[in-house]
Amino acid sequence: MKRSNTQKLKDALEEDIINGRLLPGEKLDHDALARQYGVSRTPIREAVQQLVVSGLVNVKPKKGTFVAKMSLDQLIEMFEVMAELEGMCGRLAARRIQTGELEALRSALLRCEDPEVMADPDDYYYENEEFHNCIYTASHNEFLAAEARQLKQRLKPYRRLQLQARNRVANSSEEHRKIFKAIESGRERDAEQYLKEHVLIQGTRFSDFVSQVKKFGNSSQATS
Amino acid sequence: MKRSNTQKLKDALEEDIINGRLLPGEKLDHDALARQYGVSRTPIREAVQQLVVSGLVNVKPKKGTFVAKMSLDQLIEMFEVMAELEGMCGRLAARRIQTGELEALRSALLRCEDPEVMADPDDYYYENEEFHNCIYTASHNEFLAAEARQLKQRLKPYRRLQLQARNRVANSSEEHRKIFKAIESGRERDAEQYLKEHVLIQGTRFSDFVSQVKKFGNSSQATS
DNA sequence: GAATGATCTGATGTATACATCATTAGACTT
DNA sequence: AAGTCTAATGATGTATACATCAGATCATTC
Repeated sequence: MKRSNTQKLKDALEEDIINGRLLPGEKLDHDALARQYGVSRTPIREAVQQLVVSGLVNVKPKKGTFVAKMSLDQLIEMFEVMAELEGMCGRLAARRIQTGELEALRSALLRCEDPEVMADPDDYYYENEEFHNCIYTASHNEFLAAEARQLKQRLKPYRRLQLQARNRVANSSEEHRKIFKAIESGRERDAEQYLKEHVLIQGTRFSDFVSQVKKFGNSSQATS
Repeated sequence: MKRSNTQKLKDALEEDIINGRLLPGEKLDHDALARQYGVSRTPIREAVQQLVVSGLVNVKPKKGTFVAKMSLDQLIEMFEVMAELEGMCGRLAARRIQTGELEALRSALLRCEDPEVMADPDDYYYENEEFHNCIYTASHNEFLAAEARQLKQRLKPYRRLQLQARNRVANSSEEHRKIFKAIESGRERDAEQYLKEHVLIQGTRFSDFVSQVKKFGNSSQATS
């Protein structure tokens, strides 16, 4: 598949935002980017506009375009929705999961529980994603899975901030086991509930973290 | 607020798609549109690309861009998610609604129950939207409300097809009353459940309708 | 008559020049 | 010195010309 510069730029910028190379609030200067990537303003414009639509970037008219900076309130709202979507995936998965998918999920679970994996945050992060991806697949609702993935992306720039939460890995792993058991035995409500809590705990820890940070004078404002 | 041609075009095309002036599967010819609106290809391109991102339009490389045509399966998936989001709004509204908001909701309910309104599908359609908008507001989660509205938009081109369902208005109105009572008395679970069902009934009727239509040889295919 | 390949066409992508608008900086007036 | 008008700047939006690429068409060859 041949991809245009516009698409490559969009992906590159998205990557940069998600992985924190571009921080929330940072300015995206069209001319500078054009020079940097050796293209004209046109593809830059188009890439940026697409990011605006998907919510990673926003525009202050006549001021410039900036990496979206969410207020704490907005983040909490987003986590609330994320929890619902994940819960829904779990509920559907508990109802619809097929044998092969269940085995894939079990295997992902075991990898999350591997002491070596748990010791390395990056590894755990990756395997954790795998576990959740298995659930998305097992929900047999591609649209839902896509929405969940997209929202997760939008939250990623902020989740980086709280990776180091104390005991989080061990707790998370326990939660995974409960979720797995619920799905395995087809308990839809439990699967939904455990997954919701799993996400909300992250959200809560996260907002604790942010509000702590805020006290230390980072007067970051929302950009609506 | 001064809006660019690109934005106006985006809105115009969106409108045309949502209101059925452009039908799913129809081609969007850049040059033709440029001539039609008396602008160059640039703003057309940008508007169309934004619609692609938001899912109303999709591109077949080197074939052209077309109004998104969803398969029945995709539509069912989307209704499933819509139901969940609406249910969530209801649950949160039952928990968080404030006095003024409750009165607004009551008033919207009464307008939906007005025989004159119920007699006219367009009026009912409008008041129905108002009722649901009140619930969105009362959920006090702007992000959720925005997602719900956006998904509703994406489904609109297809919902037009089933406006005429028998007794739908009367049933819908009854459902509204149940939903209202649940929210009024703070029964979160009931509000959620009733709203989910309210949406799913539409989805079900809708897919009944579509599968009927399909039998008559409209071999419309999904465009992934 | 089928396969191969050259050309044509339509769709797309990109660069660049120019137009517009708002904010800012500065000069001029009072 | 304050206020106001104006020119400069920077960000953005638009038109247009050109470049590219894939698929369709057509012709040539075997």
